[in-house]
Amino acid sequence: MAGVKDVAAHAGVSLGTVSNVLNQPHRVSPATRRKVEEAMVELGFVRNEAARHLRSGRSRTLAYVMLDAANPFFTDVAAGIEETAESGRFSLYMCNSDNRVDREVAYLDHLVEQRVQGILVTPIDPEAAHLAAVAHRGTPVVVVDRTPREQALCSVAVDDVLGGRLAVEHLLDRGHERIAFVGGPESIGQVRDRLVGARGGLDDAGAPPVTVIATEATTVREGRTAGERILGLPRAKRPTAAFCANDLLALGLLQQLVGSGLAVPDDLAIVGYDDIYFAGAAAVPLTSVRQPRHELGRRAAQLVLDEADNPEHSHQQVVLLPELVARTSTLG
Amino acid sequence: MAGVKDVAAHAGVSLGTVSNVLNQPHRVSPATRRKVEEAMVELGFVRNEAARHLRSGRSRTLAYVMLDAANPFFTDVAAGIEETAESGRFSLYMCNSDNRVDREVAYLDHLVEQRVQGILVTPIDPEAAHLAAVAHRGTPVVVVDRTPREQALCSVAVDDVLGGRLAVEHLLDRGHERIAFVGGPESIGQVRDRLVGARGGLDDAGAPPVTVIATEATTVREGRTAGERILGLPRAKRPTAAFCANDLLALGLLQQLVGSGLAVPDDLAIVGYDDIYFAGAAAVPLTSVRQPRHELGRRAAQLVLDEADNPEHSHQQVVLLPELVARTSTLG
DNA sequence: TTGTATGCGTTATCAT
DNA sequence: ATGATAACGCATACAA
Repeated sequence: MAGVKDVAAHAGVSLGTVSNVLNQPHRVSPATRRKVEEAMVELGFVRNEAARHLRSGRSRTLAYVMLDAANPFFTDVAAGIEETAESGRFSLYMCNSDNRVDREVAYLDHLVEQRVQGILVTPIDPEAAHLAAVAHRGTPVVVVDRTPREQALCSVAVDDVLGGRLAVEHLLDRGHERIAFVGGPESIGQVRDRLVGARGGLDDAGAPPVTVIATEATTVREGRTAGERILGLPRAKRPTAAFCANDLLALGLLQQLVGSGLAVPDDLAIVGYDDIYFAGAAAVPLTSVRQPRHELGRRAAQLVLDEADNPEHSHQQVVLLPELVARTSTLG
Repeated sequence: MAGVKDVAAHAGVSLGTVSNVLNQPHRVSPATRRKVEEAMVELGFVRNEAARHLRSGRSRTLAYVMLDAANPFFTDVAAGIEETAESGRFSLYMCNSDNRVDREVAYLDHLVEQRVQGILVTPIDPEAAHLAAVAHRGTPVVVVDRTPREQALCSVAVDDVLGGRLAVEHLLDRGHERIAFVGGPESIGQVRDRLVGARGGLDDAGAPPVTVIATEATTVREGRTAGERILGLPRAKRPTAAFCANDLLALGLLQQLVGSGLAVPDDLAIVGYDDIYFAGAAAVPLTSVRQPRHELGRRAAQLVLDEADNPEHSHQQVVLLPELVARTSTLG
């Protein structure tokens, strides 16, 4: 494969001139420039990024290691990252850890060795030592959609406690009193926080506590199962509204109810969480708590870039606010 | 940032020994090895991939440039690619062109310069000259989910004509006669092919031709609009079934119908295309034509790897077969 | 088993 | 305006 040397030979100039055509075009006479450019085309010359990178130290690449590429939430966050990246003339590589620690570690290692300019990551465990290790090995990292407790890392997340509160307050406003919380396991910080917020909201309003319908994961399938369990409750004890820990659960629940002939929201109102695209596209459009996904991505990218080239950079934990989007599933 | 040289100095050995610890550990005495390894940890040494790559010519990275990261179809294809990549100890970078030609070109350039081992791409236009240019500049490319007409490129796609035929044959089996096709614009090859297949199926069965409800894009929103238009038709002319060019359209159509109080499939049966996850998760689970998404990704990755290290490699256009998944939206 | 020297392709500095 | 040369960090062949 042709390099600058070959191009130089082919064009009958020196290696340095070819380099100048590439990097300082104005310092080369139009005539020789043309000669060189022709030679490049003829030989199919391609700059070797590895070599130029070797000289200049850093690349113009950011990477986002995401938890689950199939979850639209994360692809939306990625779109936000890309907005910022693109305006700074950076490329973004997305890597999918798919909820597997070994892959998360493998990707982080690979990226650190590749000397990308910065890494954004939604980790499986925000406390994991290997996250801090990345920063320690010299690559800026920002944790996205999670808040590490004690680590000296930048992070951007959304206030899940507030989100839970918004959900139940909306349901209380609509006149509901018997409210279920569908979600689990509580080992997931976000599920826990949303439940805490929900309880707080009910508490403050002097309303009865939530019925927790515990799930084993936050998936559509588990949402269906939760629906079966709700349908199995005696009518008098059955909740009139359900707040689901995310939209996948809510969609599963909705499917189960509609399939059983119940009406949403008349028989059961539903609030989801995340406001993924398919929440608004559901047969009964879902009310949902929206996280500012693009903003999440944009802020995270800004932080990682700042960390990369601002010597004054100090780590910060940004917390953004969610908002409730009311749709048919609670409004009728 | 520490390099092999620093590690060598710190450990009191030579540079070559450090390199051996990294690449030929067995050729180093356990004692010195330990010393060196300790030094590496102390200094936070990280291999410089750019430098080692510069020597060895190629990297262990594949990349997938996808049309739309927010469409679950493509993330599923990516998962298939990753399966193959992982078993070959490759990393996969995903890039999102987001339907923009400038970004597609920018990413391809970046990847070629980076000398990735191979590029998979679902292009905006499979005939675009810049695709062939990538191959010409020395990086193996495989086109995914599209079939370039005349280009000497590998590709893996699914038979869309057959898919269209399967859809209408299923509807005919269920006793439908007045069938609508929802989709557009026909400038999209896949939309065209699916319509061709549908027409062929009806023709062969001697059934009346499809009513085409043309859309401006294959989105949920356009699906809703199509629903309005179907509802606007006089009852007698209204189709009893609709075949949608993809699931997003189908979901939009379903939403519009349910919102208007019509029953699916009793008032209108629906068949979608792609069988994305949310098709099965819809309130009325959607019948859909499934493309072997993982297989699509796996085969494409195999082809690109073959092209990369098999000198005997010859380009091939693989065509996989779709299958119909029947669910409630046509079965009641 | 360990150390030394050379080159990978590029860019930047200097001299011409 | 152009050409020569050193250096980036590492891996390898070879010498010790």
